[in-house]
Amino acid sequence: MRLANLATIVRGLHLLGPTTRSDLVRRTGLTRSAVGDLVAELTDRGLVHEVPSEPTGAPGRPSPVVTPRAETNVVLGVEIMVDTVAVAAVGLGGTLLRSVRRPREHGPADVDRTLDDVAGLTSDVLDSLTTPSALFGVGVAVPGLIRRDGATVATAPNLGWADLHLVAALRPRLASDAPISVLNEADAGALAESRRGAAARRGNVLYLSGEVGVGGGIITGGHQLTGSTGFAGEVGHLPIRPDGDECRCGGRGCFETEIGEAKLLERAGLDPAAGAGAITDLLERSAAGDADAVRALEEHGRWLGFGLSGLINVLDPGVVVLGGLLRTLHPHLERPMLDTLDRHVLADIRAGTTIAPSALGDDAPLLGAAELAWDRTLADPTALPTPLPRSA
Amino acid sequence: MRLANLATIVRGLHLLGPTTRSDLVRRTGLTRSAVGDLVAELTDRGLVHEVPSEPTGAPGRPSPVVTPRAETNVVLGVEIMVDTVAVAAVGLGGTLLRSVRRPREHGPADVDRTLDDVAGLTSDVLDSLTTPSALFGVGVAVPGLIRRDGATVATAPNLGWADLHLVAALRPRLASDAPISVLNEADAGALAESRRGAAARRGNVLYLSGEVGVGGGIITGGHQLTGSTGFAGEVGHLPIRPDGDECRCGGRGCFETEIGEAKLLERAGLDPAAGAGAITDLLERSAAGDADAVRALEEHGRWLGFGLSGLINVLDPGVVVLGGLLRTLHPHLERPMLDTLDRHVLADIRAGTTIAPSALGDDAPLLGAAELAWDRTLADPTALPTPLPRSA
DNA sequence: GGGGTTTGTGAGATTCAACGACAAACCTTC
DNA sequence: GAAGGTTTGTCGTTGAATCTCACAAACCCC
Repeated sequence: MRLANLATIVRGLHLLGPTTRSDLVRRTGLTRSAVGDLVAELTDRGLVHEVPSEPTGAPGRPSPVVTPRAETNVVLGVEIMVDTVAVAAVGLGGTLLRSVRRPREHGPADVDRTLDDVAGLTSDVLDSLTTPSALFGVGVAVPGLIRRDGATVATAPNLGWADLHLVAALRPRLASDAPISVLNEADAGALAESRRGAAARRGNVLYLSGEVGVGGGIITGGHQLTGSTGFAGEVGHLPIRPDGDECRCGGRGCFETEIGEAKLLERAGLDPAAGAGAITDLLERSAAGDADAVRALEEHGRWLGFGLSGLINVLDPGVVVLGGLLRTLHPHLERPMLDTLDRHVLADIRAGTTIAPSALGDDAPLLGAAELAWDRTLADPTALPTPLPRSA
Repeated sequence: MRLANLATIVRGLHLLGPTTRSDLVRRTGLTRSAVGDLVAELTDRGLVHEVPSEPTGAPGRPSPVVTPRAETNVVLGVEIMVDTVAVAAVGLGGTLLRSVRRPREHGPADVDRTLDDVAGLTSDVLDSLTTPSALFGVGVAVPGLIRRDGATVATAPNLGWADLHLVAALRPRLASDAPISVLNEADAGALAESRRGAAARRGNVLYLSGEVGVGGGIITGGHQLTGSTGFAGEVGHLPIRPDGDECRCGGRGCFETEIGEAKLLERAGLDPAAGAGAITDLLERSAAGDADAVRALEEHGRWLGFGLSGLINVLDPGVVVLGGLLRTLHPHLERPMLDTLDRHVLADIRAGTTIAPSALGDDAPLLGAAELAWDRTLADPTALPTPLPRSA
């Protein structure tokens, strides 16, 4: 009971920012005494502090603003991508304190080498924190299928990983007992965007991440949709074209084969394996009026709309956030995409749906990993943090 | 606090059946004293009674079996379909006490006439109950889009209804203050199957209802997926064939146009509008070895698998329950459907997914409506029932 | 019939939030 | 500038609800 009340207060502060004590009373429905008591405990624990409120002009005794202590209470977000590895320290309340991203070599990745890199980055990030802090958890976003345990990577095709207990592999390198949890990269993106990004405060969100493959993160009713085995959200393998290209999943005409980077390049008559640079080039040519480029983007947008239509009819997400490559492409795909949506999405559902590019950009999955790391504390603020590991 | 504990006990009894008091202690984590107190309150309220346990052969004092009182605590489930109207009385614990189904005329339905029929059936059902009972709620399943309020029908194309406040329209005819809630017919099917049918005790379920259209009910993480406006689950309008037939939704190549009743008849070279009788005929011909019939069912099964593949990759439902017409067709479609799933569903997800025909049959939506009606009491067992309305 | 085991019961302890009265801190007004 | 009004924090008390612990009850087996 007390625990639940502590949790709602901390959760509210983390998600909605500093709040006056009297607002907390209104928001929680508790009495002033109860809130006072709970805030006192949180202050003792060092999670929050109270600062005098700005003069507001309203009558009555001013209420102090309960503020999360971001600098001394941190989690780590880790993002392991095909091209880069990134680590961020995020304070309570969602403040990004520090973040580092480092490119790495392509192709099937050596697990040990990658995790050593991660460990190096975490030390860098933690060492650069000026205030002595407590570490509440670590979240790791990986482009692959993560089991429900939040610890094991079932498969990560783009990394060449399979059946890897990532938590067990990472723990010894972090020199910390902080809880580590793993999630899918698109799920992380969805989480971040739904808390602080383009879908802030929305309980139903579909996040589409167009990187090498196409991943999806789904939030319904305020909760991440994990599915029975933890693999839900594989929108990249929604079949939408019976006579389409073969997909690496073994199927044919998957969403991913139609709206992936390679297909866009192919549509423009370019080398499908040319990579991100060629995309930039393509966009410039389109802006310059190149007919092939314009037509390729037009067609790409229609296919994006076609696949999205089904997802929207099934999930009724309210907000669709386009991340990764799709965020870059968004302005160029928007018109044909929306036209197709108007045709295929049921009118009643279409009316309640907006499509927005990611607001957090390339850092969305990284910040989402950090948000996941916060979740344990938000559910139980009495869970103790671990002391900050310091190298040497 | 006490309320929450009462609720978990009642919910457990409703979903899992009669339970000994000592099992309740284990399940809830409360102490024997607390459980004793709570059970006493439920007994006072007439919701449960304790019966001596059967001699079990185990040592120790026998624990009485806490049993929900089905006969004296009831809800009504109502199902409004295109061809029929049905009403059922369901007791606490899920016991079906009485049910009536009555055919009605096809086509755009007169709202008043239909609701008068419903009222007539409810009186019949209630009057036939032998024990004086208390009514805890009414649930109504409708084939259409129901708003989040659980009261308004946004559109029900097959009934010709739009923007109808069904609760307001129904209340005066029921002569009762019992809370009325409305839900989509496929959502009702999913609810029923996930509680007592082919997906019992599963938290992730996709229910597919193939009637005139194709509807979907989705349960994820133990909760019904409603979506931001309440319209989620419209799997019938998942586009899967860019060059497919036009759909009445305005799109093209929707799941529904490929696996609906009409398309199956068309595939067999029959009149698409011939109706259910023609389907029976088709199945007989297929059993007799008619090549056209066999091929039509084969193709139909592949399309069912194609569309399902996407839904499974996105939702990872664990169990897919086929209801309505698809339940009848299931044995004939199974092989081509599964073959297609094996090709298009990611192996890791495929391994955790089973496809089953509805266990509750045509009554699934009806029983699901009753389950929805129970939900309020399961969440708050202190909510008072209304006296049973008796005609004359 | 006695010992062992499991369960229900009842009295006191404990934990927290609700309540009510009062003091503190701000505003407005005369 | 002092008085009155308003809102808020604090403190002691009350009350609800569960937990603890000891004991009695009801079964088994030997």
